[in-house]
Amino acid sequence: MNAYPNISIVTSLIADPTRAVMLDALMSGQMLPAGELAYISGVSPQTASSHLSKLVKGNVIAVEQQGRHRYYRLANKEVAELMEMIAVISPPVQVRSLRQSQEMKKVRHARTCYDHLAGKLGVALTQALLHKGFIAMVSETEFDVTAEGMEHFRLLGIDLAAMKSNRRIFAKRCLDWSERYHHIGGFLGSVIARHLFEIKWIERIEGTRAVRITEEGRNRLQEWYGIDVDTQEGHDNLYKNAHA
Amino acid sequence: MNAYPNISIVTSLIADPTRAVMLDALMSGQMLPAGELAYISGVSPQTASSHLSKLVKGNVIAVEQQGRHRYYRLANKEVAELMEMIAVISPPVQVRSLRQSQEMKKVRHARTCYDHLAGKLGVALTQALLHKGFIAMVSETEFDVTAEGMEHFRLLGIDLAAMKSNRRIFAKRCLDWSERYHHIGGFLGSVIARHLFEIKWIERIEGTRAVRITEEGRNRLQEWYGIDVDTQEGHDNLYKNAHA
DNA sequence: GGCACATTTAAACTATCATCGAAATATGAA
DNA sequence: TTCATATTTCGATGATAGTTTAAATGTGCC
Repeated sequence: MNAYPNISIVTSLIADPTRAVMLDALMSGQMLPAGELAYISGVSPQTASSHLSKLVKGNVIAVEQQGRHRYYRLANKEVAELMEMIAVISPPVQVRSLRQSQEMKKVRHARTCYDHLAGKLGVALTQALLHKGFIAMVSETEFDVTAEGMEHFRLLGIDLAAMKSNRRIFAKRCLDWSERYHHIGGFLGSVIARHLFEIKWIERIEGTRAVRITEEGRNRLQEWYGIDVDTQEGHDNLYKNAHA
Repeated sequence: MNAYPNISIVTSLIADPTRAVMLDALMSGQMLPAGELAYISGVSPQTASSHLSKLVKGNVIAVEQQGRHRYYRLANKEVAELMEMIAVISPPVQVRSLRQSQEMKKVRHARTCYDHLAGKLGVALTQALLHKGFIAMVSETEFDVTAEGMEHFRLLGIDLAAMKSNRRIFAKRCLDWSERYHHIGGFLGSVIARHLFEIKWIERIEGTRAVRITEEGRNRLQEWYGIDVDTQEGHDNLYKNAHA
């Protein structure tokens, strides 16, 4: 009857709430051991193991063994893109506890989206780069780095010219599910995020996709981009200038 | 624990095999009544009704009542894009019957993907347009219509200049799950598909996403693009020139 | 080797959900 | 109004799949 690929296999794997939490955690781009994934998703190690083996068999995640630990990660970039896409058309979670509400705020504030930045920070940074003319909207799906932008990123410590000598810099416009604006994805997004971790403007918050903006990062974001960051992650009204 | 949107709601809706078949049928872009969707998915009207109400509540599909019929369609373009994306990373269905195998071949041969063409036909047409220089690959995610292309489409009866007087023609590169090549999506893809139905080069096969290439279409595709189509839908080795 | 830790496998329990029969509602036709 | 068709609602059934307890495997450390 059905000539379509086995959609049900992949979707039913993602559909389970416990597995969704696990995949969410892996969306940070990190590799996590089975035990930690069990803790994060709030199930026993046995249950987690059962879920993980199903996800591996379904090619949604991949394993790498290191000693007695088994580290899990998303199988490929397509899975991450799929997760983000689903998030865009999904209803928000209903908040049940204060703890959860704070968790939520942190994630909406700043997070990684597989290998690039998202949340208020990701969007604000994108808006600032656009406003200052360092990147430009070239189409419905892409940004482009301008000549000034190339110079700007060089000053920041990212030598794009050296990285992709001939090929064009690829900067995808990635729709942000929490902000409903676009942020920078693709190659450029990945490079920026990695660099900001390196120069310690941001750092990971353990066990989630949320990232914390350091004191250094807060000062530099104000200085370079005029972005007002309240370092308290739970705060709502950030980036007053950025959206102007 | 989880600050992510309710991914599980939408995915579990798509995950059910029966609902997946229904959504697949709606991917043709047509509106279908509940009874027909029940027939296509091979369940009783009661069961179908139950599924459809869930899909509506979950904002995956929408209803429009006309007399005693209730016509269902996909809720929006995002859902169609999501379905295609899932198809790309999903394993192919295992063929159980000759009937299913033929169905499969038809769909792989030529089908609509929400509002544009896909399958061997969609890919071959795209390749031909590229080869003749009517469209160009401008980035990892987009095609662009060349000056010659504008003239070509005008001759074919599609006056792109009149449609989008100032704005750029948007042609997304859409990855084809059956061919593993890109075909033309976005605005251009939609316009082309609609026009080919209008001038009767192609016509719908009832109850599926598959489309049939008419005798007229076969001749014209050969004449305009050098595409060799065997009108027998089940045939495998088509488009000898197109992939050259 | 012996012990601790990380993870998986097996078996039993339980709950959710798709499915169908029966009956109800609603629309159109005669 | 009466009948036929299209669809939905209700109630009962049955299968699938997540969960847990218990036991097994595998890896590092002393």
